[in-house]
Amino acid sequence: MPKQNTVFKDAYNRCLRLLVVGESLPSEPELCTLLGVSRTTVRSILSQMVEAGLIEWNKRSKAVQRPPAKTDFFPEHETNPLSEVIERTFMKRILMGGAEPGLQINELELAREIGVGTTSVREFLIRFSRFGLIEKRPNSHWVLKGFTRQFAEELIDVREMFELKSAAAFVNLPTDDPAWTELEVLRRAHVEVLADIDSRYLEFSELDDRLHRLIQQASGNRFIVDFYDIIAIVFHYHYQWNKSNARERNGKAILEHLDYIEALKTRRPEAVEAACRLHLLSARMSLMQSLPPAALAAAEVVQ
Amino acid sequence: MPKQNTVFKDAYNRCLRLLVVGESLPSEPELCTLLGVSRTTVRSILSQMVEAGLIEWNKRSKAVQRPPAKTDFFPEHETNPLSEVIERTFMKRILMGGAEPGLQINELELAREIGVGTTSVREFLIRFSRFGLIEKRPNSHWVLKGFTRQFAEELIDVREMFELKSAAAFVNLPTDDPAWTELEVLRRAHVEVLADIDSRYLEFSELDDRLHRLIQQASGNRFIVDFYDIIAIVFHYHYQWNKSNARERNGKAILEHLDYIEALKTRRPEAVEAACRLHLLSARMSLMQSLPPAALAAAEVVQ
DNA sequence: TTCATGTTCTTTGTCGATAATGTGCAGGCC
DNA sequence: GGCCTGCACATTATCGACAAAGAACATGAA
Repeated sequence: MPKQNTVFKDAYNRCLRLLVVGESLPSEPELCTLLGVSRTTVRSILSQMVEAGLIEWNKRSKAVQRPPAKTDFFPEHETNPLSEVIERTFMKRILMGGAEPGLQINELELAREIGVGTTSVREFLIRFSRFGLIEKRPNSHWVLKGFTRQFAEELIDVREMFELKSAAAFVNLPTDDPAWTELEVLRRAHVEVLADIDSRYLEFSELDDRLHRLIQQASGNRFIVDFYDIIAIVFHYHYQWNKSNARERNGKAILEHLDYIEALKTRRPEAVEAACRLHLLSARMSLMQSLPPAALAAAEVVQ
Repeated sequence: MPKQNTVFKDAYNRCLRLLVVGESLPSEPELCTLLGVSRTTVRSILSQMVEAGLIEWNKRSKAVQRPPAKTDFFPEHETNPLSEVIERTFMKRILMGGAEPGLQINELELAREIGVGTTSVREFLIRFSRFGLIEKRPNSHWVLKGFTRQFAEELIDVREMFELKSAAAFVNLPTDDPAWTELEVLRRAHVEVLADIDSRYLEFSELDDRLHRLIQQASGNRFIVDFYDIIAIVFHYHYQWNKSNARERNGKAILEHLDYIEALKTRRPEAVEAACRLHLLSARMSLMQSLPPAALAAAEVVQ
């Protein structure tokens, strides 16, 4: 099978939600922007909908015949791009189960295990290698460097450098920069989640991602912005399988974020730096605490 | 053609230089370490040498029959790994000839132009994307962001952050760390090249690379060390096609390096920071001066 | 004129196949 | 016992093929 038609299936599912009986679907180009796909894909969707009896399609008219049933939707797992499937499987393996540093990773085995071709796995590994967790031995296997305390420390050290720089740049943004509006939007979102923290603490991850990305962007430096991808993916997967103390941890972090945001709004560099350092230190602590203790890490160094 | 046999050809050429008439080649495992390839490849080389009448091979004895002639060597271009060929062609195109930001890059066209399969090009682009010069539009083409002044500035900003951090870490290395020995070796190499600067100024690139890598390594941070790859590749290709003022530029830089090295040897943080800043500033200047003027860069922003 | 559709063509993402290269094991020489 | 060779096997690097997705252009309706 050459290409998965996940783009088609996902867009089809989203298009189903646009159906309103009695009305007509918008024009093809309009559907393109709405669904974020090309016209070719839109037309495939329309054809498929005709076959399913969902619409009647004649040139400009695309009259909706019946509301979509549950069975009209493609199962969700069929809509995930292959690259994401591979990423998830892989991350699960190395951040969860026994993945010790020095482990050899072989493309063929991984491919067989996930049930995809070697090319896809290979390309994933190349893309993933920029995160510093694996390394290639040319003409041979990949080596896992491991998500160790050492790794976490190196990651966080750079993060701190970059975030401090970005935060300092943030206060110098012109007053009419959209970032200020977005910052206020984010502040409110924080307040809302905080008000109902017991049931909504899991939403913190998303707020965290948005706030930090907004700040990194102020640096105007692509390397700083791109580096945040590494942090994001590591934190994302790590905490996804490591939910101990999540409620307290997130509650505390939201308060820190609010302080941080307030500090940014004062535009006083010292206040910003203080709030930033405080929050970063606490993020460092909670990541380090959730990792296996140093004794193990020491043993790893030997290999 | 599945795999190029560049590994074989390159190792064969290098092995030819080991031939001494009347003697026997060392054991297979020994040749492996000598040539840096597997035993399978070594055995292919030996077989080929037998066919060429260069040696007689019987179990442990590999008696050399005649010295290698020029015609025994594979032409050099056949020994370049495919990935390097692609890299060179690509860099030539984007750092030299009219490669404006926003340019669409398509895999198929590149592949045809270089005369390789799309997979190889694709993998190269994925690897290369970490340098921040190109960006992928999924299911569609790549976009060239361009080697602009903006790019150079972002690159150098991060470089300065990292180098200052690394240099600071360097002075704290234990006295018996091998880096100190290597630093001395490098110092002497600098002095030697300087003594004959008029004819050897081109050797500066290599010294530069070695010195800065040595320093970055002191940071003990893989992200800092890895980042140097970006700097190295950009400087490497850029100055390779931009040799104006190379003699003066390099002469000046060598003097700065020597100051920098001396400062490191004093282990005085302030001295190191001063020398480091001085050198980085001058590196920044010369890179920026060799780029097209800001007027052009401004026009690029519009697109 | 402007925008939507019909049609055709190009390019991407993924696979399987295959030579090059690497790796492991059994037996043999010192 | 320790290293070397012979041999069989596993994995990687690369290609070509092909369906999915995108892009270009001519034609036609408002």
